[in-house]
Amino acid sequence: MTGKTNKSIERKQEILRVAQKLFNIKGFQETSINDIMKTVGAAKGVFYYYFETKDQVLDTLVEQNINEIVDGMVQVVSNPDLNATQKLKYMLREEFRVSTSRNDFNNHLHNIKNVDMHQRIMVSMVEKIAPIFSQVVKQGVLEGTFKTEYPLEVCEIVIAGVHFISDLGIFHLSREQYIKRIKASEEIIEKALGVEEGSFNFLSEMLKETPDRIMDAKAIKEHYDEI
Amino acid sequence: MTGKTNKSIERKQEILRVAQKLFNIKGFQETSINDIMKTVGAAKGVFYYYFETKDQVLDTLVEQNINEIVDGMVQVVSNPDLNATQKLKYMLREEFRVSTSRNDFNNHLHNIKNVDMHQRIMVSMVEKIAPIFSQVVKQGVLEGTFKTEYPLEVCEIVIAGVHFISDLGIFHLSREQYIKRIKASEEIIEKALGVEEGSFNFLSEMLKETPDRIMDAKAIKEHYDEI
Amino acid sequence: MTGKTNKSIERKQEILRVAQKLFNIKGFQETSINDIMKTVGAAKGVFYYYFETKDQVLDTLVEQNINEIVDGMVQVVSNPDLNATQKLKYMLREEFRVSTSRNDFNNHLHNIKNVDMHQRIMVSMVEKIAPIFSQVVKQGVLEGTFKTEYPLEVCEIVIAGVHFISDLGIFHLSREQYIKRIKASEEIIEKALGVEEGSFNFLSEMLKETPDRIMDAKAIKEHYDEI
Amino acid sequence: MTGKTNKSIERKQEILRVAQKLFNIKGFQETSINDIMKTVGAAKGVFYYYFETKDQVLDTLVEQNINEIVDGMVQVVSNPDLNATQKLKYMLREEFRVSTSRNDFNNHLHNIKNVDMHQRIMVSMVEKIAPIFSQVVKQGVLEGTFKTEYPLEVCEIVIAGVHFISDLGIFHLSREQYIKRIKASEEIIEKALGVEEGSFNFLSEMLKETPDRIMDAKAIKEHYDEI
DNA sequence: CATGAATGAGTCTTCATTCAT
DNA sequence: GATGAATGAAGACTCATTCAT
Repeated sequence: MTGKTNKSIERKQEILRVAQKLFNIKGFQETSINDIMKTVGAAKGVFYYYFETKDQVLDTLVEQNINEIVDGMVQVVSNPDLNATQKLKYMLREEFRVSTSRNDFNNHLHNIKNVDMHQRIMVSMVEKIAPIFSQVVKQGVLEGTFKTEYPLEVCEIVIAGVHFISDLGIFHLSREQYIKRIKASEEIIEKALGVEEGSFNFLSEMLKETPDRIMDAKAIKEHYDEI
Repeated sequence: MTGKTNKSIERKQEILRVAQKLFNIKGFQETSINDIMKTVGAAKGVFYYYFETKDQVLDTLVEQNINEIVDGMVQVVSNPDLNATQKLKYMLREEFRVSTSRNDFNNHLHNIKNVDMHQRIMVSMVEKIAPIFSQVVKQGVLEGTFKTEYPLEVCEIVIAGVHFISDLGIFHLSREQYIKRIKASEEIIEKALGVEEGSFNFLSEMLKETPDRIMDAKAIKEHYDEI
Repeated sequence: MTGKTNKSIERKQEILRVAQKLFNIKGFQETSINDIMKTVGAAKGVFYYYFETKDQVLDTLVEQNINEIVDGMVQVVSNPDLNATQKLKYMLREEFRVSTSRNDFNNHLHNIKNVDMHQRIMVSMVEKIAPIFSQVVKQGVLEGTFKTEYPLEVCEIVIAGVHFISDLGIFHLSREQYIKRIKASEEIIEKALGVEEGSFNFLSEMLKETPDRIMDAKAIKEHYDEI
Repeated sequence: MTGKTNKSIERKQEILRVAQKLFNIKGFQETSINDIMKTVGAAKGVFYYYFETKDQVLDTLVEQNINEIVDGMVQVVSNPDLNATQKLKYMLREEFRVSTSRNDFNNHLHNIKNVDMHQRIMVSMVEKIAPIFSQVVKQGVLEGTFKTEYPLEVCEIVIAGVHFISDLGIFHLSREQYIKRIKASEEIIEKALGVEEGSFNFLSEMLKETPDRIMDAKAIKEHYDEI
């Protein structure tokens, strides 16, 4: 009775993996537990051994996704050798990386059908990620590099706005539109923090390394339509 | 003769009214057509005489809500006697008014359960309201009062961010938290447009006239729990 | 009170016309009275002024269709100047003509979805057309040109068999298959009546004048799929 | 382990049994899944555990019925020791036996209301049974006992015609009428194959052993009316 | 730990028919 | 004669969840 066997944990992860995949493809509401367990290849009852409700799967999934981001960030934030700007740049880079990778076919968390999951992630972003960012912003204010009266709330607004707007599961953007939105994001971040224009243009720089298939909503849509 | 009787139009509006109310209380998914028509006090078939699907009701509702806002704005925007700042102030004031009135009990469009409607409204906001704002912003840029390289995209981000963050159906905020978020919104708007600090503080001023029951998420929640 | 106005009869015929058209395209079950009256361009209530039930329309339609064939035949049958072979040839020719015209796009009575109507026509065929044919066959037996012990029953079987088999609404035949089935029909008719081989080959001769679009099930199917 | 439990298979068969019974009594369209499952004595959901749609039940039923006939026939057909006439006689006898047994109360597949099932069986007959018959006919042609230019098509027509005409679910025949139609069938089969008159009179011979309750439509009708 | 059969309330939707105006 | 709004029973189908084995 060590609590959970290895096999047991794997089983649970397998269910989560399959659930996430199906939620992305068909949406949460449209995915039945039957669908999940058939894909997993186990009996329906197994599901209820690992989870209590279908909703719990969604919660777990969202939490896992958020934690992945959070975990990476806290390390940076707690590093005493970095100044605010350095930390922020690292964090934004990281988030952007995760964000775009999410648009990738095999991990496309933001399908348009998937309103439920989407909203929960947005909420988690605001509630869990924004405070981390605001901590760094506060540090920057103290260091004299950033300037804002409402660090937390500004982070919340910017994070919510930027994420919603650049979600290729919601908006079917062309590459050009997408780039423009990212550049506007840079502009807003710079202005919100009161830093020099162009300081955060590394985001749009990163886009250049991003393959089309991740950034072009049409390509993504067509991919899913094929399935 | 005119195609639709007065009585008929009223009936349709009555259904819409009831539907909106129930969607707010129970959420879209959780509201059945049965629920709606029982409340209306008519046979289920009547629903399908006026609408083709449950989804159509949602669409109509969202459209009506957005149009209400749009209609008010276009008049202001097309007024040649106003400068960009004047227009923007008017529009923000108006939007804020509609927005908070929406939080009112009898017209509480943004219940947390109501993910579907919520998301559609957010999308409509970005797609329909942002372009109107950006038009005014462009005017301001020409007039030399505003400064931004991406008028449309900046409007999109700010609108999305501010709306999401200040939605009392999603976040259960205390009065203080709410005020802070509104103030941060002001800060961001000012910075995004490159205007002087404090130029748009009329928003938080308006809050002072807003009764608690609309602004305090706890009060709202308790109200619904009573039902 | 002359019973029925001219306008009234026209109205009724219009409804029947539209009903037949829609039954052919969508099938009887799938066509609602709403569909019919919307196409007619009159209020739903009008329908019930002219018919008592939806079923009555089907009955009327089948009867009209059968009567059209019957009327043409009785004239020939009662003509004392013709011998049995002459009569039969004429009748077959006529029936074949009506039959193929039915496969035509605008009068395609035998859509595959239209099981109900189809069966009723088959039954009517056996009950109303077979007796007429058998009368002629009996004449032929007396004249010594035909030979069979069960004139009525043989007519019933042949009519049922030939019609079912050559119904392009049921079977999706290629032109070749269709021709073969018609030729086999000739063979059976000749044998059943005990006449010389080739005596009734005029049926397949008639095919040569029939355009593909009527005879090729694929063309017909594609036509309907476009709608 | 084997995929399906014994009990599970039984359940499925039970549903099929009940469905067939109800379809016969009330017709396919008029039988609801509720009806079926209430009779089975299980929850509605059980139905959908075993079948995907109501239509699938019909398909399964038709297939089962046809296969029963086909299975018996292929054995005879593939027997190299029998000549065509022997095979044909055996097959006809067999089919007649199944056909009349179907008219029996407990297995009355052809109720007049049951247009859908009826048509599907007719189509299956033509598509699955006719080819088997035609194979034997071809053998007979080679052996010099039969004579026809279109073996397959002739089989199709005769099968369709004879079945339709002798279906007591469609036509309410008296015993005399029924016998006449069977005798006419014999005549047509003999003529179609070009064999000596009287060669296939064993069919009407078989009738003599058939009890009235199966052959007399009135008796059958009365039986159902009692229910 | 696993199975998979069973549950049954609940969903949206359809439509022939009626009837007051 | 005509209108078209209203009826409401009935239909097929879904699915999260339970539980005996």
